Amino acid sequence: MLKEDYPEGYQSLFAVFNAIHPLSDELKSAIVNHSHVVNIKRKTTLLNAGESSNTIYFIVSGGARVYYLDNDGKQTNTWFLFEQELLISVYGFFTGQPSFEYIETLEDSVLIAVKREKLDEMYLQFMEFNFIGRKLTEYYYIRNEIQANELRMLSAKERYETLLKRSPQLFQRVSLGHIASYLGISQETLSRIRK
Amino acid sequence: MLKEDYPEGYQSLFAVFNAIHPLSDELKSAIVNHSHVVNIKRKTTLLNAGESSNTIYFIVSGGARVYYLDNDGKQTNTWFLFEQELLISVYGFFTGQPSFEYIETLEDSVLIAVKREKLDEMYLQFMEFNFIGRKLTEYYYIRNEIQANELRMLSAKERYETLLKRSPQLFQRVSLGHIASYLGISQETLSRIRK
DNA sequence: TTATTTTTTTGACTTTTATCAAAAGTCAAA
DNA sequence: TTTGACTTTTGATAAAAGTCAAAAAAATAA
Repeated sequence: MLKEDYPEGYQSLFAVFNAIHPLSDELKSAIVNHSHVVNIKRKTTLLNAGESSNTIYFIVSGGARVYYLDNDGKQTNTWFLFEQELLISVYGFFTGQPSFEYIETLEDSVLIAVKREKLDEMYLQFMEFNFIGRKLTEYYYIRNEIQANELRMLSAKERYETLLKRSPQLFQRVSLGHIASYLGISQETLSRIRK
Repeated sequence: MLKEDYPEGYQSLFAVFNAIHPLSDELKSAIVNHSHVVNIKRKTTLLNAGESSNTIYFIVSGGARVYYLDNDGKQTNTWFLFEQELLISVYGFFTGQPSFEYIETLEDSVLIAVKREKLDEMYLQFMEFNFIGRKLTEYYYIRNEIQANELRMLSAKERYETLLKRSPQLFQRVSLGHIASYLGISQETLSRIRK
């Protein structure tokens, strides 16, 4: 199969995976055969709380947020994810338990979707795929850990400044209300901090 | 090699790994040859902030805590780990960056220590070892995620009640001061909550 | 046992951030 | 260019949890 023959979007996914561990042609084919490309409008819910989270998405273009509802029914964002990133509700996908999180697109998006059972098949058939899976899990784990530590260690103002410095583009793509909830502060407090 | 011939402590480690994916004798031997057993007194520092975190420990017996110092020099515990659990500073070990965390034993402990380069060798030599590594990374990731979400979603009192219900034994082995910092509340507030 | 260190509790006060209510600004479409 | 739906800002007040200082209790060592 020629490079150009893989369906649109897969080059981006293969590039990410290949940078971690070389992908054999067999594995590439298996990935194509065990997944499908989907086009999703913005503000579409991909996962509801209570549902089983059995799909992992690779974002070819666009972006999404992961959030949960707190006791008072208020949304709290835990992740914003964009091109070349993986999109799941970690807890639901890894444990198989019903999700407490929601996933919603922030923009019109092109995603590559893989069902968990297909992914598990590939993990068993291609042991080297576990090398990639392990590295990616470590990568997102670290991101999660950094975020969790910042929520602990830093004041509201410091969290805002850290995020602004690290991800200035985020402020172009996501509303301040969403960012406030991601930073664990009320929208009003964020507004005051920004002055 | 007979089962009984593996050095003391490894049966416990093999049992944990084997429950995830069958371990070949070759892999078992490699693990024994690439690690060593260490006896550590309580309150011993295994890792200091600023150092490179290049060792992963399996706890055969005993326990340890992972903590960092905040701006004011106050210790904040992020993990308590005991028998049959893995002990690392996640950020430092996975990124290779200098650690911002400290690791200290809570009790006299027996640990199996593996250097990162030895671990990486085994990951390359035994691709099925990545299956185990991936699953373990997922498992600790989920624990981290649950903890981070509880810090976000729950009030100080709710966090205390959740921990007390889930890990009552923890309160037998760890001081309230340590637990308060783990829960992200001051010792005084924890004391008031407990009344 | 007694002394010493460490841990836990209590009281008074402060700080940070949330909440509620309302005004102002922005954007897109009719 | 006006309507309507969000989004962001502002002001006043409240709640949650922190800080500081000191006492009390418990654990450990001499």
